[in-house]
Amino acid sequence: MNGMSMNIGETARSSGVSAKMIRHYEEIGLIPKANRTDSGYRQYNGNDVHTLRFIRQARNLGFSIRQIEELLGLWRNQRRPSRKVKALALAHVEELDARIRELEAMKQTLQELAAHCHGDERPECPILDGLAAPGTVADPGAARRDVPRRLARAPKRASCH
Amino acid sequence: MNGMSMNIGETARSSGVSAKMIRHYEEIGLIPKANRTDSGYRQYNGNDVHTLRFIRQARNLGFSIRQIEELLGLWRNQRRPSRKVKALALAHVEELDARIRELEAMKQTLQELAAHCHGDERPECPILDGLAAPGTVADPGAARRDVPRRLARAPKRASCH
DNA sequence: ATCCGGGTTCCCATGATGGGAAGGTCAAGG
DNA sequence: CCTTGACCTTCCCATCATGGGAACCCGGAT
Repeated sequence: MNGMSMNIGETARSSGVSAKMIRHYEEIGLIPKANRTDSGYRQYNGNDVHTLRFIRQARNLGFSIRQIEELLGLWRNQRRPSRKVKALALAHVEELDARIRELEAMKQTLQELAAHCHGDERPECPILDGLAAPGTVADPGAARRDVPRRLARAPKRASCH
Repeated sequence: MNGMSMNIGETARSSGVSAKMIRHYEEIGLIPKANRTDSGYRQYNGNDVHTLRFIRQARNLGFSIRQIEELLGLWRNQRRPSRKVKALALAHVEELDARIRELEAMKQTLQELAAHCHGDERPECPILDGLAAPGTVADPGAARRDVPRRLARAPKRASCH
């Protein structure tokens, strides 16, 4: 079953990428259009599974589809300078770091507010007061944008074969 | 201009919430439907601005709209137990923490891969190798979901008056 | 021939947000 | 009085990666 040609379902199972996403990746041009059987079924081989695993791992590291396009290009190019790959990776580390800092700031503020709240049956609450007061919460302002979202829903593991 | 009744533009400016989002919040029922002038213009007062500031600050702390609905309910209820507010806040801290841990894990993995990459003109690259190898990247798996996304685009500061 | 587990396409939803078009309103100035 | 420009209105579309589901077609085993 793994030797040569398989349908999208098995490909999904052995790559860990859902069939839905495989079709999607094809549609947006991240992977080339699959060959079809006479009846229109997409056919894949071990090579395709390899590529899809690469994509999945990159997604798990938080790379966006755009970034993965670049990574795939470098991966396939035997003459790439590893410099470029490293630059891409470190740039992404920066993005992750920016997001982490932002979340840390939120957590920090929220914990400070919560620390002053009795948390009992009385209605007085510094947390609500803080939210209502202007200027309590720092404005995440700039220095953000561009970090790929993801991580919203679990990829719903395809139980990787 | 601030004394009584203002249009959506000024309300946006003084609350820091864009006119677009004010309409959106009304549509999804987060805030009540605004009164209209004869010609259909929405009218707001200082109270509404206060509420919108509350919402904006909660968003800046990463609360989702759903969570803000609850916070608003507690804020308006003079007989709330502060216990409930604190519980909400601490639950959100948990979510933030889960996200932070996830991002830290990605960063960690990526840094390890990058540390072994020469980053020169040669094509050998442990980063690409790691992405291609099965099982290099931990699967964020479960323990995620539900944390509100946001932070993707900067709220495009309404230069808060 | 029938059935079931595939496959296919197509449309819709998520969450919070912005962009932009087409058209109505209002106040100030000629 | 009419124009101008800033403002308002609604409506539709896009983002990003992903899943859900309908309606329909295929292929192999009974």
